[in-house]
Amino acid sequence: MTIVAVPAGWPATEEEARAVQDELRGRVVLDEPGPRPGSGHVTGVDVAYDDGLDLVAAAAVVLDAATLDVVAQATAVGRVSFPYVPGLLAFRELPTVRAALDRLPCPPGLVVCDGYGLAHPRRFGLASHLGVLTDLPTIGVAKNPFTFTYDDPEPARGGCAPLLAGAEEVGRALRTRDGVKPVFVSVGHRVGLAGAVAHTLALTPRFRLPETTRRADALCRQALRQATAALAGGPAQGSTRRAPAPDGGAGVPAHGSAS
DNA sequence: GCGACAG
DNA sequence: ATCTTGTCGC
Repeated sequence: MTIVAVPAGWPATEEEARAVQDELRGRVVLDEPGPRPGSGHVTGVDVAYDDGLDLVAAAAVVLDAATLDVVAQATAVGRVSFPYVPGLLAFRELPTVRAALDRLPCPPGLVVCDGYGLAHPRRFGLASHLGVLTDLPTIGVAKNPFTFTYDDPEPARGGCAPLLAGAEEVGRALRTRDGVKPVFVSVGHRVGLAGAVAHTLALTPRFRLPETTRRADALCRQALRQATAALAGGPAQGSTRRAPAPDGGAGVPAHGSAS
């Protein structure tokens, strides 16, 4: 198992990281409507951490946007590249997430991130950051309102209300299931807010969180378990090499896995 | 000045 | 994010 290296020149301090955000945010594209919901690919990305071993595992899971069937998936394991600081999440997750995306055998289409895009103190959350680095269309779907405010949406699925930074709408609080706490949707890159909301609803036929996020969450946790096990018992003799794993924990699921 | 704060 | 038992419900 290879461990993703932190890129050369990656910010080491909060000041440097904020400067990078201020420099890159001008490259965010906000005037494209984005992919049509229900067509092409939709890819979920997520990460899981092992603080003790300083590891982060990332997963990218590609779904068919029409059927929500898994089309492909990939994982990557890296060193944690930045401490957790609210507003600087991207610097902690992006190198490993990008590695997982690079390992996909097909184009990701729209990328759905676990967190924020424009809804960010400097309007450059991890979904926007990932979008600028890859030029892929991205959105952010977060579980918490962060520092933003909102009025409670109507209780039925589809109910939504502006997510506000003062008087500025930076996203939407969107009810994805009847009577459950809303999720917080914001634009990342090359997608409009209406499209981001429509995609989120298309991805939540059964649960509060998008299928993309749920699949990526399950896969990155599995990859982390595998990585911690390998680091604990595997390399005790240096570079013990075993027979190639059936799939290395990544790749396309078995043929005919569709229901 | 102090607290809150995506994951 | 992550630590964690039982518990309620489909």
